[in-house]
Amino acid sequence: MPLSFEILATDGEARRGRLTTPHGVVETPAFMPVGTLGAVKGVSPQELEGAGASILLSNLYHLALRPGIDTVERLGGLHAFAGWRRPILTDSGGFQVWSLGGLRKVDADGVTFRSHLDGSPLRFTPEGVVSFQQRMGVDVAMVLDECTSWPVEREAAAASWQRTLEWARRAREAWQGGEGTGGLFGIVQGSVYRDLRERAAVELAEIEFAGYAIGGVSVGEPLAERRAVVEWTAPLLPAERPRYLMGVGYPEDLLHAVAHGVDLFDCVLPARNARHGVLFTRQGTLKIKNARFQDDPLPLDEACGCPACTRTSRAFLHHLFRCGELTAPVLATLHNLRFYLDFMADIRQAIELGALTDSVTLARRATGEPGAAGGDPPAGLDEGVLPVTSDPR
RNA sequence: GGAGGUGUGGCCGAGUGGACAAUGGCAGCAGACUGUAAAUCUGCCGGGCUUCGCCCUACGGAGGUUCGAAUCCUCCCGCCUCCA
Repeated sequence: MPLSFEILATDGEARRGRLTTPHGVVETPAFMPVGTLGAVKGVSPQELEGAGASILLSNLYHLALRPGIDTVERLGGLHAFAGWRRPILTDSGGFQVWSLGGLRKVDADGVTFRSHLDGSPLRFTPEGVVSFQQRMGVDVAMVLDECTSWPVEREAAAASWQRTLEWARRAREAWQGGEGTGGLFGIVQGSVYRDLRERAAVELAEIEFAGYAIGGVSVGEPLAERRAVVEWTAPLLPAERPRYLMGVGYPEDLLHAVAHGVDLFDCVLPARNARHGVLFTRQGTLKIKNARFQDDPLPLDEACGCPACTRTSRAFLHHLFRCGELTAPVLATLHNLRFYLDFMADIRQAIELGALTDSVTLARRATGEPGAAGGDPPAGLDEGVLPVTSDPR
């Protein structure tokens, strides 16, 4: 398969890898910013590169509705269309099976969506989804899966997995290999049931994919369940292929998953939270719209090199948000993505040094615990910060 | 000078006898967000308390009618429009 993955170093279960794709190299563990419609909301491709993104995630369902696969293909593929020169991974629409739960019908052969835009029908089959993604010329395509909701009865989860597995076989069958074609990833489901997850991982591993993803998490399950799913599943996926934890998550989640052998991540959180005024820093999250930042002269994060941090203050970001300026979510998004991407770079370095598992600094930084950056925390920071430490149950 | 209209909580603006501490929106104060139907959504938003309830103060001001008034009457004040 013209997608190669090599492991450069390990540290416990953690892997420092390199994924080579038709559009370039992705150093792993890596975080993929989410650009559902071809762009991260509010950010230009150049800016995204500047923040350090090496691979962009986009979404087949959304692009198929607008502008349509034909259009993307006619305009030279997704890279040319979107002006993004580095690798692209597209999600298959499997997540929309869950997130648009009221607008689709799943049958043995595929999924029929009713467009969330105008109600028109859109039919996805395992083969069709592979074809759509190949026509757009993406580097990594995802198989069509059924992202199970949570909670779900064990029987339903098992039946759903049977279907997703069958779809995976069909998708693999439909995949057209060759030069410059990128690769196809399979997706494990099985909800929060250990034996289902383990069986699913083993069954999926029997099919040769360019990479293997853990799906079906971040759908409302408690933190402990999500962690457990990663711990059960990741070790059973082929060690020589990249492992991708879909839709996760908070920095703490990423660190945990890397420590259990996961290589790739994507999540809307840094971008969405940025638009909503919640900023990640080495000292915890800042709800920059809160009144207490109106006179705060410090940068968002003194150790950050993003456009906002290098030139402006918390007070300025607060002001921009308060005034509804477009620049506010733009700068905030660049900052949060930079934070995530820097965090991943530090994780990679820690693995190379064999220092991941006992890196107190990284752990603190993941949770936003004061002291992570080595200095005294600036005034006016959240104390508890990341909600991941408390089980929402 | 004459005629008509209007004055409501920080702002705009509903309400025209009881279900009104008073619809909405904005502003303000917080919270949520995990393979993006999200520049979204939720809560609070006169004061106090023993806060699934009670008390106080409030719909320009003063007085009155009424069991009961933001709502009706009288006078006063401010603003708007038209006619002189």
